[in-house]
Amino acid sequence: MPELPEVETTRRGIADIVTGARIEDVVIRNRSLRWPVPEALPELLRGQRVQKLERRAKYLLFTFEHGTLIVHLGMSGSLRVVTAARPVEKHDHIDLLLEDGRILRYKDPRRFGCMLWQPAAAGPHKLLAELGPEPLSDAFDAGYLSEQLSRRGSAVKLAIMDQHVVVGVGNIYASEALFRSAIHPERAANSLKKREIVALVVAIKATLADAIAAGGTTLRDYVDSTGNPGYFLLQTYAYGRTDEACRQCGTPISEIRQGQRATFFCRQCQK
DNA sequence: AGGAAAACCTGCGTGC
DNA sequence: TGCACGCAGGTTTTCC
Repeated sequence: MPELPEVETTRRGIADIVTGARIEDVVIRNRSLRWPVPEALPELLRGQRVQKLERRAKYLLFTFEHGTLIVHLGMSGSLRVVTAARPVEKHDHIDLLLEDGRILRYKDPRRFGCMLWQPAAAGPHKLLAELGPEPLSDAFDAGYLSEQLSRRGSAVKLAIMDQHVVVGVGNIYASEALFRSAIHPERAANSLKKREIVALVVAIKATLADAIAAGGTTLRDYVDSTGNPGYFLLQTYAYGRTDEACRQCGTPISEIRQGQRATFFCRQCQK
């Protein structure tokens, strides 16, 4: 389920329960995610307390005294707090058993996600080392994006989805942010005018912030189980609306393919 | 070195 | 009903 807003929604949904909690045990039913889940995870985490739960890009970082548990939800992953009575379902690959009897349960049908361990002594993980700035941080501004885009001839949609440029902009929000800033997704990144880049930065921040706010309205569901919150509540302007009327001008929304991913836009509003 | 495509998986909807 | 096909919110790896 994840783009950045979904990951942040997950983090907020479980943070209060997980932070400060002691891990009683870890149950691994299937190790084969994106990379193998460390076999030693139960021994590594048993008896240890989660000091804090943070998000970097689309990664969730569980900090322990002796290292960090790095979790990515891939395309189809979810992380929920459930009671011990809840039956294990298909694709429930990993359980973190908490001291209060509840369980932090990782489900991922497609297994594109990962759960890795990075010892504190080893420094930051390689996966996190080369990521671009957080889109909602001050570091992501027009000056920075201008510099990044100027060196790229690829389509602007591909550029803003590149995690070296800025993290957390996935396929849905890339189309949405380009719609909001009235920029055609196939424009060469280095062809954008300064005012367009300013608009794009504002649009990316607003789109993600709105999505997080929308996700927040259903956060409770994570705790009590049931349902996949947030995501589907979002009203999109472009994404998934092929041939439907543009909400601004009525022109049918176009669908094209860029880098083997679907792109949606209004050929009238976006130039 | 930059950019495009393949690769990793399962599930679901569509069309024959 | 069954089956083949294409597509899905990601990102690393491989191949020009």
